[in-house]
Amino acid sequence: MDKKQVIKHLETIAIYLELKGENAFKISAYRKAAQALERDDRSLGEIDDLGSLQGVGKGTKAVIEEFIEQGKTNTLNQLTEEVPAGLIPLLKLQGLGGKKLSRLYHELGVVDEATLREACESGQVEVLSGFGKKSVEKILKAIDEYGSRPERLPISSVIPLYEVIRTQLETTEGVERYAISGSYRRLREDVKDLDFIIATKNPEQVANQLVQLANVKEVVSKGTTKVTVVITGEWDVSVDFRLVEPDAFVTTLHHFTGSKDHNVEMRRLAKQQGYKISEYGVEDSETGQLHTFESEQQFFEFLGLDYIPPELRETGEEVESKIPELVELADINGDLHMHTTWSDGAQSVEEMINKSRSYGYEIIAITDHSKYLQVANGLNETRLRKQREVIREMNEKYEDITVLAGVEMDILPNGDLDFDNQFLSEMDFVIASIHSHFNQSEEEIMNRLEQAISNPYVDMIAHPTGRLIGRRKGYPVDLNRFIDLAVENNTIIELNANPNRLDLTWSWLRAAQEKGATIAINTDAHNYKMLDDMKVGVQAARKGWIEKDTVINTWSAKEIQHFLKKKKGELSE
DNA sequence: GCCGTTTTCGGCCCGACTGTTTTCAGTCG
Repeated sequence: MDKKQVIKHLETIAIYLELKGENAFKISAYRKAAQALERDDRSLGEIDDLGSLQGVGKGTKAVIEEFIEQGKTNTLNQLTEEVPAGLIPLLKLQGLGGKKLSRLYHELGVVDEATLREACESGQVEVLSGFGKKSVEKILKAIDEYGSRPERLPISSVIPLYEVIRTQLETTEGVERYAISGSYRRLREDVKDLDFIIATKNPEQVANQLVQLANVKEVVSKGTTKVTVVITGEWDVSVDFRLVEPDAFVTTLHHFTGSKDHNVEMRRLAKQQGYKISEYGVEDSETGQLHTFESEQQFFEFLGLDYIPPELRETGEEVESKIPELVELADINGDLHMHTTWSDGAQSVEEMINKSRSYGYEIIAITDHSKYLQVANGLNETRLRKQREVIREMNEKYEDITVLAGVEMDILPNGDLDFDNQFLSEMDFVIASIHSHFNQSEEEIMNRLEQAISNPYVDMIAHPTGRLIGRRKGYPVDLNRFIDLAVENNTIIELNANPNRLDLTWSWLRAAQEKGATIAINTDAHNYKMLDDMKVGVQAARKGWIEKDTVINTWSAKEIQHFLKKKKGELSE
């Protein structure tokens, strides 16, 4: 029994209560209890008294204990008898919340999508008080649209759209300031829509231009405070623009950056201090005076807080936590994973070096695929030795950058490595990674990873879980054990900066840092453009509360080489 | 159901929008 299961159980109870039409505060009490567990660093076993957690009281404590003991609870059992399970997915339909759904169930016997559609089409819904013709239209439209697009889109699929809109906003007349907000700004791995905040003194002028942005398929709403459009591309993406007075820009940006939990915490804290936060500013509850700000820094400072970077604004725990000095893009001094035309990359060794120099990097590793990966034109020992010659020449030619002769070596299905130790000892930098047999058991996968991690010539494990956000789950890894092994063996853990991967993910990065792991943020670039993914990678690291010193590619070339030598045991302590 | 530097009752984050009403509930972010 782990904490995640308990949290899920409590949240399920909340959903059922919602549908049953229970008191809203009772519902949120279950959600708060779940959150309290999530926010606590300790595992279930380490928490002596559940009741001591803020948000867990007599009732929820009993439920949690029952669940731990029995694996089920009377509370939920009873609820599932009272509320049809088919209602739950209907909560996802736009415009339908717990209360309306509950009425549809109790008064019309709606229990699932089919009965809901039937009730709408037969005219039963529109005569219900509180519903009308428009509600029915909206519900039917929501049913039709549901599932035509994934509920949330992987961040990688909306980054290009963001860039396109950003460019257009630069030249939109009447825009004084603008910024992206929402889960995109917090760098969630997937997002539902894009939210832009625009400061303007002339909202009508701006709104008129917004509805004419490139590829607008539908104008959902157009007012002087908000414009919503659907833009077509790979997917249809809903884009909100909030038009605000310049004075309110910062508090509106904060408000719509969220997360919801973060905002709740901020407001609770402000209230304690005698203030009321809204998107328009911070209001003194007594005098009614409204404070506005030039920057988010000032806003947080006003409430006596350190600046909280958007990436950290998730659970609300960040509000009263000490905020560490997070790694920044400017700290990055190198990139230790990239490919060239020798395997499946688009650019030559020298081209990748030159591009890396333009980023001001002091050190990079050229790491083409190894021979096992034939589809990627993987290199055998002979070709790697040849490539090493080229790299040696490059190191002579360019004095401002150190180029490590590396390899991204496959970990074979049986746990063997693609090269023997004798050969590996010739390499400057050895990455090991899994590219095959993703469907093995956790035991088999862990055996493969362990063989690699514990090999003294393996410096780093790349994209540890192999996942592709929204597309592929990855192979089963016991990440706690993986991190422990990496720490024990001084093996670097990669944060793969490719926005399709972001692997290891932020929550586990945080755990890795706490256990003392060394992390590298690498682009795994297969062409020029992908070297730019470092930006996203750094943001993902920040989301995992990662500090500069944890990240090996913020170190100097000398320090990195020292680390690598020490790992191979060439240097004594 | 939870909680207390307005403490055992009475509140629990805030505001816009929509669609339904004729002053407001529900939903959403």
